[in-house]
Amino acid sequence: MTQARPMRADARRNYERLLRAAVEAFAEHGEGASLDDIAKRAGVGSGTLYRHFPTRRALLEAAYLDRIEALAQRADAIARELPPGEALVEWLNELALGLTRVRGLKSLLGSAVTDDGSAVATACGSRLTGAAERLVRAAQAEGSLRGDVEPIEVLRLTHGVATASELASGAGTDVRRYLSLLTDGLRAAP
Amino acid sequence: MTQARPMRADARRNYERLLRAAVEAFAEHGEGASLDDIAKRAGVGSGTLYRHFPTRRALLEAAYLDRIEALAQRADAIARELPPGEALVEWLNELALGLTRVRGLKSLLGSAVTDDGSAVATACGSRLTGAAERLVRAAQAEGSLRGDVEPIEVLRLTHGVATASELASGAGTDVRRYLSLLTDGLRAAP
DNA sequence: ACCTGAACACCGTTCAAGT
DNA sequence: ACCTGAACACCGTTCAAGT
Repeated sequence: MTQARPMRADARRNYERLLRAAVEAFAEHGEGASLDDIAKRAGVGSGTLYRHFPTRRALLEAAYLDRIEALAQRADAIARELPPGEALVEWLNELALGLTRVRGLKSLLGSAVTDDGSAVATACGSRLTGAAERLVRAAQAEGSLRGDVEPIEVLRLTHGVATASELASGAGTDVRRYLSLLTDGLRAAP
Repeated sequence: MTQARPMRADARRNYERLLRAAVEAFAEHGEGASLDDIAKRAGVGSGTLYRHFPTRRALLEAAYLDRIEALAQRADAIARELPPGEALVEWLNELALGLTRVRGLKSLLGSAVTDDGSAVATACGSRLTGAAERLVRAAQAEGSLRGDVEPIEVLRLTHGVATASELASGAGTDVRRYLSLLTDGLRAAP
């Protein structure tokens, strides 16, 4: 997965500058931030950006890798602290909050749980679906979650809940409330 | 609300040409369709498009007005046929299906139920919120819907459900299923 | 091997000139 | 009063030239 040969020193430096600039720009302007502006912030030519990150999504994914990783690890931590049903709900809450707070993160999850033709199994996508898989299966085994929902569906619905609460002004307060409606529905028998 | 003086004949003709071209273009390319292309299709200068529709949203709204109207009327028709709780669920199903099938319609509803600073009460927005208002209140009076949800919240959540099911390949089949999870949650006591 | 930045194509928006 | 289309600003993407 990692490149065979290490990067040349200047390439590595540009790569990291681009990543830092991207994190800043995405935070300021959302996932639509100007790529040209990101290259300028990083002090590199626009061609260099394309060399390292051939698509916007590749850059977005690289910029948010650590956040995704942290969310996945939270799943495991929570699973050790709470019984399965509560663990799932708690993790979904943290996930949904993250999706509304960190601009661009929601669209990243979106493309990770899409199954259109492309269906590029992104690194961050498989990390999150893996985490969801464990929590969902455990809750189903315990009987606190209906058995006919797939982990990826739970992620899609959480994405939807985050979208819905973004439409309200105080997105932070509504997300818990909207998510509880979803989890109430998920608990019910099919 | 309607203009004081009637439009000049050529203006009226251009207006309608633009509208037809917009319906076509939005259907083909989604809400992001090129405005310049729409003007070209209609055979008018780009400035004329801006004269009639100062923003993309204005054009989008005008293009979908009849669809919105039809959805609102369906709400009343269903309300006469079914008991309140079932009527709400049935209408939300038709709404969600419309949101996934008609490209651009979802974003239109989205801006109608957003309460950010702008909060322009669009014509189509108030039409849909009015319809939702009646169905929601009736279901709550009957006791088949929890009393602490607002009509606009139900619309936001339906928007979210449509978003979630768009992430699945066969959006049409998933939307009923995802919506039923939501309505299960909405039935539960608070 | 990698970087730079000019060049190209495309889009939204404005506005002077025309009828 | 309304229309046209050139002009401008901006953005993504490619690629020849440079180190």
